[in-house]
Amino acid sequence: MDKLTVKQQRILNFIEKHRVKKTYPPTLKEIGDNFGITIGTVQDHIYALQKKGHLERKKDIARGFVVIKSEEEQYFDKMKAEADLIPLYGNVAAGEPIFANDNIQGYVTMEKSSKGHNIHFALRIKGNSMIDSGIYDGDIVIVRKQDTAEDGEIVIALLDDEATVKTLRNKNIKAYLEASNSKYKSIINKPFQIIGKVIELRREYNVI
Amino acid sequence: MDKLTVKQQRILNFIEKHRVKKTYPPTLKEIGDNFGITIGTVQDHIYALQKKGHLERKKDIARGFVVIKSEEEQYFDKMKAEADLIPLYGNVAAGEPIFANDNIQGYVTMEKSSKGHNIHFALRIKGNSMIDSGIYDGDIVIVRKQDTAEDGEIVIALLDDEATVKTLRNKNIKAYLEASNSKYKSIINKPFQIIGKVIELRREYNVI
DNA sequence: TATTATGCCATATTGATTTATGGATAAACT
DNA sequence: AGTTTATCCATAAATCAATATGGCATAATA
Repeated sequence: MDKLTVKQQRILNFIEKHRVKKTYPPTLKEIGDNFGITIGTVQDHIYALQKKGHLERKKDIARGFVVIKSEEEQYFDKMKAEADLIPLYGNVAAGEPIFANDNIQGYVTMEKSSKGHNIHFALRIKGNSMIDSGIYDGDIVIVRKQDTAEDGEIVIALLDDEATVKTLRNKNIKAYLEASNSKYKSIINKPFQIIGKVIELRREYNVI
Repeated sequence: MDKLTVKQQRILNFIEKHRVKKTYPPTLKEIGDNFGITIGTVQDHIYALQKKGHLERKKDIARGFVVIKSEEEQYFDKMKAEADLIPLYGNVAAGEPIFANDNIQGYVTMEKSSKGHNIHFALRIKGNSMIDSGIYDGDIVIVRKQDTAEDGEIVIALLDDEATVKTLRNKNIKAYLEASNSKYKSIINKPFQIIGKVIELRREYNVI
């Protein structure tokens, strides 16, 4: 990967930008037109870019340019491609469906969800019942959908038709939900259903 | 955007995948070869895709396909494109440079950093001095580089050549750093330098 | 000083790619 | 029953685009 001259770099940038914006790379003529030079001259530049290892070319193939990226760029591209956008749901009142489309407040980027899609979602926390576990009112939790969990894990549970965040207590004969705030009582005698398990917490500080 | 037949959808997918993987769209012949059909047949399919509004075509232009995406897809693409990867630094011992390349533990995706690049970074928290503010050992904070901050904001400060997380107290004549844990003393009489301000907190729960 | 790299032009040829036409069949729809 | 739609085929013409060649000038390099 030898260093490029200003002109060569400009031409390389043009090819890549053209590709991204128009969805296909330019022809030699289009490159020439853009820079006010002839096809022959473009050939020279393309040849230089190839020799320096910044560009690949498919022989006899129209627009057959392949811009070579550095390892770092490739790594970044890969990470971005693997990043998922998961929906952020607002906390709902009792009885309302959680996963309703009009309850989506936005989307949150999340690193590679090794497993399939539609498994994760984000939820904005309301209330202080988990404050002793460092989860505050207004925080966002990222949840992996599952209907079981281990003792001590923080789960989203459906209780009286309302979604709540609690620590699961599974040790004894009977599982129950524990609030992480001494002012709140643990819930023992109500039936509940586990919706998912909290795998990440996010808190946004108001940027002034 | 009429519904597509199975065949039409397959051809549209082929065009898009070809474009992404090879960096340029296929020709009519290449499409035909892939599906074992002739150019004439491909013309028919392309025509149908255009009529149904899923594909645009540049006249007389080799590989001039533009796959039309739904508004949702466009929104997702845009968000992904705007997402930044910022470096995650480990906490360093006194005297060592924080922003050293070999102190990068990984990268974290972050939503649109409205302002330019290189302004944000992430830092893994060590210790419990901020526990009363809900920041725990092992948490990751996302920091915006800046050398001043307001009273009450959580900052990364350089103190005795070591980076620490503290709440800035700016009210009085003299600014000082406050630990959010009653077991720790606030730091009043030492000189410090603000590196940046915490704008987001992330905590990953160990996924079993 | 000879050589190499850069940057430019012009032109002809070959090959790739699109476009245009016409025809055929089966299924779905009016 | 007639019409449209979805699939297919074959072939020729037009033109787009890549390739091949040769030549010129300047600056950097061996």
